Amino acid sequence: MPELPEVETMRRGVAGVLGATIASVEDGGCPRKPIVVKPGLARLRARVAGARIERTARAGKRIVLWLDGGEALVFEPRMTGLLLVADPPDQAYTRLRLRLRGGRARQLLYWDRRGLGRVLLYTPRQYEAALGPAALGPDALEMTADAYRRRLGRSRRAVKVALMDQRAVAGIGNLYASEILHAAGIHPQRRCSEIAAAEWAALAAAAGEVLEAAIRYEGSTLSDGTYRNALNQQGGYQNEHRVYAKAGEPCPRCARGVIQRIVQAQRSTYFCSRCQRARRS
DNA sequence: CCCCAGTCCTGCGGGC
DNA sequence: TGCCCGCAGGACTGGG
Repeated sequence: MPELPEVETMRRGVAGVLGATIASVEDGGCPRKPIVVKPGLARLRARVAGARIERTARAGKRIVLWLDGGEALVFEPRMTGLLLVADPPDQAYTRLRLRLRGGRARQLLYWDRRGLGRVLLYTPRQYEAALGPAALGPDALEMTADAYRRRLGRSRRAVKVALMDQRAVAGIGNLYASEILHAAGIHPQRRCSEIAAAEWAALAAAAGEVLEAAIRYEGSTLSDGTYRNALNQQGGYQNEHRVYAKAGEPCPRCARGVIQRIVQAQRSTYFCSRCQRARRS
């Protein structure tokens, strides 16, 4: 669920860690099965204790803390992970706690209810292999119409599935893929190779508008209430969704279509069959 | 190259 | 009321 807007909101929300020194790394106390921590909690602790956080970044759906030793501490929230500087929604799922000194923030928590997320410490070389340009496409906020056409235009895959391919473009997940295609007026099952240049332009514009609006609203907190910003506050973009999880409702774009739900690559896709046509007319 | 099913995990809501 | 089952979907893997 955390996609580009939610992860970017988390990154901005933890700006108080900048310049801080990591005083300690502790297990969060979650009694469940431990999350994946590489290269293991003990080694990670030994390598980051005393390091200074010089820069925060976002790599697609991951948050990166660049340390003064050149290493990258990467948080990968996957489905239910959160990065918090405030107290968590439920203390029971705090997986990792960093105590900080010398910055504005005094702690940084990694919280994860389902525990599918991971925390990784990379050397620059490891970072390049895992999150460099060969592994991760350009950020969705940087993509132009030409970039979409060049990177996706020869593929025969369905455009919605291709949009979620992080090697093609980084940051778009299931929820925003449906919202972007609806805003662009493109049917999710269209093959990339059959999409015209003007439609790639519409897609690029729609992606920028949807993702930037979602960032302004600080992301989408769905009905399960899991997603929170770094201060444990809900996002607001769920109230702006046009199609996601709205099967059977009238289309807010054309007012006459009805939102459909289909499954693509084992994930729910929502679209309006009237204003997102299966073939260009 | 692409597709599909399965895996990791927990909580929730629908159906009976 | 309570139980079971399916669903949620990010990243990855193995088989075709």
